[in-house]
Amino acid sequence: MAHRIVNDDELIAASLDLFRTYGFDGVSLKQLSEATGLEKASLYYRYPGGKDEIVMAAAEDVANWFQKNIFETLKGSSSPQKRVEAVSNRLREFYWGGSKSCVTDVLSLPGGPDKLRAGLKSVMKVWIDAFSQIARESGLPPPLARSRAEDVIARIEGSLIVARVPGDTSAFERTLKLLPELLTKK
Amino acid sequence: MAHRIVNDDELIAASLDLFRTYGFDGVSLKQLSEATGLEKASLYYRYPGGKDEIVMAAAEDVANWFQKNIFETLKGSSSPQKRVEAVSNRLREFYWGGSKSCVTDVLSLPGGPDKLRAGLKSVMKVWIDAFSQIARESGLPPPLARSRAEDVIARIEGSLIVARVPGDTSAFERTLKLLPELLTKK
DNA sequence: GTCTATATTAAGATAGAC
DNA sequence: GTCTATCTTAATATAGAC
Repeated sequence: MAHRIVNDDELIAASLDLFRTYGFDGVSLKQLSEATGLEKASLYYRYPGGKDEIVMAAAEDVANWFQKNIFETLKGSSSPQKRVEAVSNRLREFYWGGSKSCVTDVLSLPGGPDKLRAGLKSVMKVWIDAFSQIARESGLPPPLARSRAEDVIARIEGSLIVARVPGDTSAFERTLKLLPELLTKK
Repeated sequence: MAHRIVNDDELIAASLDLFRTYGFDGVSLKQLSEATGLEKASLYYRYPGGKDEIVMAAAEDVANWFQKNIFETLKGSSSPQKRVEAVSNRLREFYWGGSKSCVTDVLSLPGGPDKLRAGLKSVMKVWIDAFSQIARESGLPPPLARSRAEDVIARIEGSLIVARVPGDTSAFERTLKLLPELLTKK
């Protein structure tokens, strides 16, 4: 094959797309090679740790995306309701309207380095805290704010499973539409 | 190793426990051999189709369990509320109080035979229909009953992810407690 | 019906040419 | 920095003894 030049962003984006679809154990270096256009040896040159290191880079990418698009948006200066609406739209993009599985779900299965699950756990905890915080800002008492945050995230994740298995994205769409109400109203 | 006699029920139960934890791609015949106490060749004797056939048997087991414990219970003669309470308790057992991942989630990833995903899809559709039906019985208008059924199942599945990733089963427990209300009240 | 032993294929990983 | 070629290990799958 002719030499291909692929920058890190493209490489990790293509890898993430594989991992979020097939899970860590479902992705081989051959698939990564075909998806990125780089031979296996070249992948090892860039990521000496192999599949483990590539999946960690992909997971960091997701963590950074959440930081920028979810957590920072929630700290904005507009009304809580407006901020949650913005977050809802970012989530719709991230999950391609429900047609992409949840990374936190698929990559949290055993398989791959322990650091991977530790990272996902950390992202989800921050996510719960962030939703909980905006619910408190909206006047919900702290214990209710927290359980509401957990329930909303559960519903997002679960509706993505409903989207994947029976193949119906309407539950996901309903959840996103209702997000502002669920997080800011008693 | 000395000859082991393992009946089909034990064999499939042990296999299911592996598959629901690690996913299809995460389970090897070596693991199945160790978990069941049978050598690989013996597994092939019983299930000539190998891993594909074993996972299908495990999935059928799950489908039968849902039929008996969820769908039939929902058709009982007590009040809708009582029936949903009973279902809630069966679900708590099936998921070990939230410490076991959702089979529908873990096994619906690509990997394994297409029949596997087709079967899970079918179970989930029947599940949605069954919850939808009991919501209608309780007086909810059909369109609302259906979306409520989908949302409740999404919340169950999602709360199992919250149980697995940050390791907190409280969202799952809340969902089960609330199940009768969510399915029978406007 | 289960075993040991082995064949076959694919995966992860490295060496060395360019 | 990417390639081809190869090594090593592990997975699926089968043959044949008991």
